[in-house]
This record gives sequence, C-alpha cells and structure tokens, in this order.
Amino acid sequence: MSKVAQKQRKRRAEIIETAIRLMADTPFDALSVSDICRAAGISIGSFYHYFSKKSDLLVGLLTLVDDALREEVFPLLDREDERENLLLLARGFASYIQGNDLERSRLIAAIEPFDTALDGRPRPLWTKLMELFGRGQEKGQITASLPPEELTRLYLIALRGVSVDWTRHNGGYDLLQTTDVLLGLFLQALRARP
Amino acid sequence: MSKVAQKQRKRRAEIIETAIRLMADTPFDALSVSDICRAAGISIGSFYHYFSKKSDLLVGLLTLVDDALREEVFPLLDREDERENLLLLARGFASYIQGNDLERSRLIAAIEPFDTALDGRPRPLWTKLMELFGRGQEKGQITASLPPEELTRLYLIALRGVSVDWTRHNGGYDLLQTTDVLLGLFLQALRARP
Amino acid sequence: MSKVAQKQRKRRAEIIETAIRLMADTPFDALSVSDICRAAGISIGSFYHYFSKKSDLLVGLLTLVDDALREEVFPLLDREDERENLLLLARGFASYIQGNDLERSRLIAAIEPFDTALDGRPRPLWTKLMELFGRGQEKGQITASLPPEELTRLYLIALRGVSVDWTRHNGGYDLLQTTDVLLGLFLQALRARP
Amino acid sequence: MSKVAQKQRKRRAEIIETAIRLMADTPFDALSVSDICRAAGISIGSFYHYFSKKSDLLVGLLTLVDDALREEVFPLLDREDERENLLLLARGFASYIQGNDLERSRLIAAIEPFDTALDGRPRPLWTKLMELFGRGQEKGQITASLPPEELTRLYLIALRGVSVDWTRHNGGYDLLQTTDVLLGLFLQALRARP
DNA sequence: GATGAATGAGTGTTCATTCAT
DNA sequence: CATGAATGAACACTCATTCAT
Repeated sequence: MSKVAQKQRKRRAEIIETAIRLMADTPFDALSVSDICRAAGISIGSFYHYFSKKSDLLVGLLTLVDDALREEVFPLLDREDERENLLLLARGFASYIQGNDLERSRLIAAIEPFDTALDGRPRPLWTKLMELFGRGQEKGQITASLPPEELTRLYLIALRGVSVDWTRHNGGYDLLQTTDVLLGLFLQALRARP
Repeated sequence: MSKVAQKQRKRRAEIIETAIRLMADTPFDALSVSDICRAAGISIGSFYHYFSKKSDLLVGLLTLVDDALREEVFPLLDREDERENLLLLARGFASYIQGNDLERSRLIAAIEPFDTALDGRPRPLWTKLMELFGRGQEKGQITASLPPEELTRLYLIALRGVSVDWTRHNGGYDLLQTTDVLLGLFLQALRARP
Repeated sequence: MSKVAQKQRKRRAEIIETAIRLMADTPFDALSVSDICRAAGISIGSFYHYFSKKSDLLVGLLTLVDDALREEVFPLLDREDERENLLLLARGFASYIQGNDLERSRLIAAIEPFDTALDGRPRPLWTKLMELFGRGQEKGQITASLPPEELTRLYLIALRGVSVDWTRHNGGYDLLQTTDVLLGLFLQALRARP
Repeated sequence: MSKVAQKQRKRRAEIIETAIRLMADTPFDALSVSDICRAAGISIGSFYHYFSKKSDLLVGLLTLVDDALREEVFPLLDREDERENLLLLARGFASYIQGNDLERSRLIAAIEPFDTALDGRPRPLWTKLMELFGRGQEKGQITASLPPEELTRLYLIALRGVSVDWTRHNGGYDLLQTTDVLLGLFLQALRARP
C-alpha cells in the first residue's frame, strides 16, 4: 500500500473513531456531519473528501468491528468443547461492545446488523458461529435436531437481544454477565441428549 | 363515554394506525409529521389537534399494544403448566406484531421498550410475566435458581431479540415459529430439576 | 339598548378585560386567540362570534381606556390654574395605566396610540389637552410662543415616553412619580414669561 | 483583521442593513427570516450561517447604532456649555435615526432600549449623558436638585418618546426639529437658578 | 488536500380563521 | 348562541451536500 493511501486510511479511521465516540450519546441519525467534523477537528469539506455520503461512515464502522473481532477474539477460540468456544465468542462480542476503554461505543449494538452481509461478503461473526456449531454437532456436543444455520440464527438473535436491551437501558447493567447467563441457558438447552 | 369523546378516541386511533402502517417501511424518527398526515388524509393542523407533540404518537401506540395484549392474549393463559402459558404469551405478542392483516405493523418491535414503564405504570407484559414465573416456581415447574425478576428480564430480552431481528429482516420469515423455537429452548433450560 | 344588545356588550367587555389581564405578561402579537379563549373560559367559536378579527380586540381595548378617562379623570379637572389641570390629566392617565387593581394592564401603554384618531374620531385625551392648553394661553398662564396643537403634541410625546419606558422596564418603578417630575419640568418650561 | 474575517463582517453588516431597511415598514417580530433573506438576496441557510438565531440580528443592529454614535456624534461634543452638548447629542441621535439617506431605518427607535445594557456593558449613549450632566452640574450650568442618574433617565425617556412617536407617525414630520424643541424645553427647565 | 460559505428542501410546530353541528 | 374540529400557510431553524478558492 502506498504511503499516501495509508495516510488516507488512517485519516478515515480517525473520523470513524470520533463518530463512534459521539454515538455513545447520540444515535447516528441524530448526529450531524458538522457535529462529527467539529469533534474530529476537521472541516466539512474534508469529511466529504474521505466519505462520499454520511452513511458511508456506517460501513466503515462495521468493518472496524469485524476487524476487532477477527484480531482479538477469534484467536482465543481453541477449546475442545465447542460450547465453551461459543460462549467465549459471545463474551468477546459483548466485551467489545461494553468495551474496556470503549465504554462510549456501546451504541454499536443498536446499529450492528451483525449477521447480515456487508458489501456482499458475509460478516465474520456469522461465519465463525456456523463453523463452531458445525464442529460441535460433529463432535456430538450439540444437539443435531436443528441445522447449524438455524442454530446460528437463533444464537445471533439472542445475542442481539442482549445488546439492544443493554443499549436501551443505557448500559445500566453488566452486559458481560447477562450475556453469560442468557447464552449459557441457551447452550444448556442445546446439549446433545443420548 | 360521551359520543364526542368516543369520536375523539376513534380519530386518534386512526392516526396511530396510519403511523404504524408507515412504520413498516420507515422508522419513527425518519417519518415526518406531514408524511403521516398525507397518508392519513388529514391536515397537519388536525394532527396537532389530536397530538400535542409528534412523540405523543409513540405513547398512543404503546398504549394500543398494551390494550390489545390485555384484551386478546391474557384471557387465553389458563393452562395448568405455567411454561405453556409463558409460551402462549410470547406467541400472542409475536402474533400481534406479525399481525394477521397487520403485516406492515411489524416495526412496533423496534420501538417497543416493552419491559420498562409507561407514564410510571409498569407495562402489562412485564407484570404478567412476573406473575407466571412466580406461580411456575411455586408449582415446582420452573427452576428456582434465579428470581422471577431475573427470569422475566431474560425472557423479555430474548423476546425483544426475536422481534428486532425479524424487523431488521423486514419481516422476511415466520416470526411465530422462530419465537416458538427460541423461547421454547429457553423454557426447556429452565425446567426444574429434581 | 335592548337586553340582548346589553348582554352582548357585557360579554365583549369581559373578553377584552381578559385580554388586558394577559397582556400584562405577553404582548398582544404573542398572545394567541386560543390563549385568550382559554383564560376567558369561552370557546374559539364564541370569540369569533363577538369579534370578527383578532385585531378587533385592540379597538375595543382603546375604547375602554377612553371611557375610563372620560368618566373618571375629566370630572376632576376643575382647577383655576390650567397647568395644574394638565398635570392632573397626566397623572390620571398614568394612574390608570399603573392602575390600582389594574397592575396587569400596564402594557396598554405600549399599544396606545393615544393621540391619533380611532375610527376617524379624535381621541378624547387629545381633545381635552387642546382645550386645556388653549384656555391656559387665554388666561396668560402658559407661553403663547407655540400653538396649542404643538404643545399638545409635545405633551403627548413626553407622556407616551414615560409610559413606554415604564413598560420596557416592566413596571419596575413608580410611574406616577416619574410622570409628575417629567411633565412638571415640561410645564415649568412653558410658564408664560412677562 | 484577516481578509476572511473582514469579508464575514461585511456580509453580516449587509444583512443587518437589509433588515433595518425592511424594519421601516414592518416591526422586527413581524418580519420573517425568509423575508429578510429574499430582500438580501441570500438563502435561508446563509442567514443562519451568519446569525445563529433571528434575535442575533437585533444585537448586531444595536451594536451598529452604538458604533455610529461613538464615531460620528461624540467627537462633536466639545462646547463649553454642557447644555449645548446635551442638545447636540440628542440631535445626533435623532439625525442618525431619521438618517441622511437612511430614511427607512427609522424603526430603530422602536426597538432601541437605548439606556439599558447590551451584553452586560452599558450603552454608550447612557454613559455619555451621565458624563455631560455630571460636568454641567459641576460647572453650575445645570440644576443640582436632581442627581445625574435621574436627569439621564428623564432625558432618555423624553428622547425615546420623540423617537417612538415619530415612528408611530411613520416618520411623517421633522424628527430633528421636534427633538430640538422638546429637549430644548426640558433643558431650559433644568437651568440652574441662583 | 483542505476549507467553509452557500444552498434550499425539509423539519416540527403554531395559529388565525372557518363552519358544520 | 355556542362549540371545537379542521384547515393550511407560515414560521424559525437544521442539515446533507456542493464547489469555488
């Protein structure tokens, strides 16, 4: 990648980060381009130099989440019991949202259509879940009464449920713990029966 | 109720129904008052005669849902097994959203903060769930490892999860069936163990 | 006057009084017809039964002031020294505005074009001032270096000045006293010189 | 000042001038932002680029008047007799309102709360009057029976009176001459007596 | 690359006025 | 006489987007 292109990427990322920070308090639609520019210390003209439309920001934002998952969470999923891996993945996602130093980025959850495709490519969270459920069934750890697609779908629904609920309650409780309990119960119900 | 007041109520309800219809395609915030008026065949002035602020519509809308639940779903919850009642309640809610001839009103789910209070009073869905979980534990049908409040909370999170997901997929699948499977699994995990 | 017409007059007067009361806090233009109706306890329909336009209220209002002056102040102007009568008239006007139990009607001053004609007829305040200045000159009490019309005009300008100023300061000082001093100085300068 | 900032100032001033011109016929409150924009040949968006609220116009307007007084009238007040200076100041204000080629800007008078503070700072007209009355009393040219504050207040009341009256008569007479006569009489009454 | 002035359609909301009941 | 539902033009203000510099 050329130096110029790299600088371009970095600038884009900075703007996106700024937007995420602001979205902690204000939903995307209620955030004006000039708000973002003021916070990012750039001019409106510059914004439109890096993004051709306001909604381009969202695409950039989702890509950022995907990258974080791939780099920080996926490498940890090496347990023998796939149900443990599934729970770890949910926790990884929850903790990214609730996020260490990213407290403010919690609204990601509200936007995040985390199963659907982005630019045609499937989101990595979906792909990884499919993989884990598939392997879990192969290993006889997870009930085979439903296909992996269906399990993935249900799992994501529950995961989205917690995220959205947490968001609606303004991050007022421990997302990690609630995710643990709810998805734990779900996985318990999926235990393969003899 | 006087004839005049009745007419008032009816007109208000008509406007709300129109808004619900439109919200199938467009989220509330992106819906302008004049859109609603055009669709309802009334003038902007009339709108503000019935609702003092745009956001009043939301309150009206939630009240409508509450009333429907109370009148059409609650009377059916007379099974001996409280888990069956819980599932029936979830189905009732789902079917109201997916709604008979109301296909288009599905976006209710996106707004619906169905656990929190409205005007200070708790929403009836929340109250009823508390009641069913409590009785279920008394009868020994449901695990007592978590308090009814927590169970209610988790149940609503899952329920909200399905609704929101279905909404995000533009009502592209059978909400009733997915609700059945997901909440069924959840209740299965809650079965009291000897 | 028929009983019906009398009742009509009374109702009109009631509405005007209500409007005056409200105008203590809110200028006429910022006062909506429905505000007035709510305060007067009548329907909008009724308002338009008694006044064909909102601005009709103003005409009614001015007539009310004229009547009060004629009935309550003019009879007192019987001093030998016309300058005393002139001061009494100014005081009478000021005290009507500041008004005993009419504290709230102070904004009259802001509207009051008290020299110009109303419906073609000259306002009584103007007529009376002309009369007093004329007699004062005849009696040699007031300088004849300016015609009565001019003196009247200047006197009204000063009188209006105090009223408006007092209004702008939200009635924050004693209107009567300031009127006394300012118009007193004015009359002092008009003393006929040998 | 940078070229950009200068251009900004000029544009703002142009808009204010336009508003003043329109206010000859229409009081500020009855003047819509879009009227002003149409007359100024700019878009509504541009208006809000230069003024964050409609009422900002008023502040700008008053500042303009203050600046004009300070630059064009104050330097002329160098007579030995302070009463002459006082009259010159009144004439200067009147002539600014009636204004050379600014016939149309006469409504300034109606808005002008010319004694009260603007942004916390006292208006220069008030300060200058205080100074002149104070010096006049020291020199024994003006009666000491009232303090300078009171004299300033009364003088401003009379000055406002003429302005408002002239405005109400739609500039139908010579403001300069009337100011001369009225304030002249006032100053005559204030002559220090042995 | 970067800037920010300019645009104008669009927003939620108000309100004088009419008129069927 | 009295009501208040209905109207719709008007208002102050916002904001994504363009483009000359």
